[in-house]
Amino acid sequence: MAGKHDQIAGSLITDILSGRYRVNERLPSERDLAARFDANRGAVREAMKKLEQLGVAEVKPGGARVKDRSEASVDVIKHMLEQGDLPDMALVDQCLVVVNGLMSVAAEQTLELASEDDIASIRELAKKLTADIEDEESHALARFELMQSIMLASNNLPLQLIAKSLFEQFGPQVAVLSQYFVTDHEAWAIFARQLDQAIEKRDLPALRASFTGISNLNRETMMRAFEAARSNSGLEAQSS
Amino acid sequence: MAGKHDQIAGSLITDILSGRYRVNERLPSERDLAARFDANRGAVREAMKKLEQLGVAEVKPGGARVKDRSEASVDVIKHMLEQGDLPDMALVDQCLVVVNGLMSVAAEQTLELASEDDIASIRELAKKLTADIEDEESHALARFELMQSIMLASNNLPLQLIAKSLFEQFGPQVAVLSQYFVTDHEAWAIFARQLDQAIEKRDLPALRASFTGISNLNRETMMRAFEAARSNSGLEAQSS
DNA sequence: CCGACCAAATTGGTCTGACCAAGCTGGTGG
DNA sequence: CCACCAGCTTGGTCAGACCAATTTGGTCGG
Repeated sequence: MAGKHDQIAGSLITDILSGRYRVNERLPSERDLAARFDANRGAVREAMKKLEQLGVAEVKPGGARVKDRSEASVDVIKHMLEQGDLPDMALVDQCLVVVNGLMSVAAEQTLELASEDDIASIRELAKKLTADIEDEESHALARFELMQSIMLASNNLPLQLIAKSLFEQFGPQVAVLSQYFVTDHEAWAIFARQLDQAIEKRDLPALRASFTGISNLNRETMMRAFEAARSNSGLEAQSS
Repeated sequence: MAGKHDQIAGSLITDILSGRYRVNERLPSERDLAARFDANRGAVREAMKKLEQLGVAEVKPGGARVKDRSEASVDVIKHMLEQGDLPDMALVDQCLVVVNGLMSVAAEQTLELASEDDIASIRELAKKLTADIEDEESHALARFELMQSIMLASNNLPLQLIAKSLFEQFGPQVAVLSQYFVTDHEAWAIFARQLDQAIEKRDLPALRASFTGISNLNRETMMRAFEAARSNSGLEAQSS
């Protein structure tokens, strides 16, 4: 199904990320890899192009060499999370910290220079979360819409691209835990109200405080979901 | 010098970013492009691979189509800034807002879970900036080292990768303005002291306040450099 | 014994030309 | 006017070849 070059790239990325190649080590020649994967050199070449774009390897005449993690592109995170059956909890938590931080920055920007209409629409969405929502799915949707509208209103393209990119990287990986999520709607209602009032009064510290609260809420929810998933998979392992 | 596929990719990216192709428009076939650029189809293919990774085009059987800006990867920003002789000031400002926000998040994380040694070393670097530094270059280096050490101490890989990536994208573009930078050392000293004290007292609001100040300082410095560069290039244009 | 130096093997970069299967196009028949 | 099918276009892959730059290994001189 997936293109052959994608298979090759995926395999190489897995090998590199799992440390099968040391940093600065030369990885096999294109001809060699072509033989191993029973593919044409062109396909291998495209795979190498992807590794290069990902920033995990540097390919130049004489040979391709593995680069350090710190030199990689943001997109490696997706591949890092794909290692193992359960995503790395610490890494997911770090992603959460970043997106929540970006969200806060977006809100500050919005407060600073967004139109009254945008702000009114955001407050509308925030107010929705102050009400009691029984349906879990509706609540999730309301949260998403609120965050989405704040992002859009920020009018900051780099911010939007980064947040979207990061979200799309750990989002799918975290989706497998969706059954274990238990959201504290009451706590959300408190912070949503705080957020609404902070926007109304143009109160920057209060705005930040509300996002700090939301961030911790998200992180705790994620943490609990992880523990639930882990104990569950542990049970399954025992019963098998 | 640059590989042929890079030339092709660069040309296509410029065309797409400048709007010569509408969103969702099919761009020329690989064979067509190969003929236009007097290159082999393999080279064109690698260029398309780059466009795909950049998120500016989606290539699939039947033809490659232009994607919307909002679908792009973070790395497009570099190419956006490369359009025109002077970088887009608004975009650079947005980048500054984001990196400063990320820096603040990093500092919060550092405060939360970094070792005493790391924190002591950061405070050391902050104290350097409270002293009077005449040499402009030394001051810039001190600022860089402070930011760098905060980033490292945050122990947050996604955060580090994003900040590094973003910095490397707009950094080179603003480097051409370096001659126009005038840094307010005294203002920096104030915020550096505030930062140091905030770290000492583990005072989160004060920490954020100091970064807000630093952020505004950076933005204003950049703004002034832009205006200086613009008026200067305007004079040159007149005299030519 | 060691370092400088040179030639051969290796490697990435590019090219030509070809085949296949999945989309796209246009014409045809209902 | 619409549904449908054939033919054409397009991306995906493959094979084999040449060039230039790098790497490598051996040789020679100190």
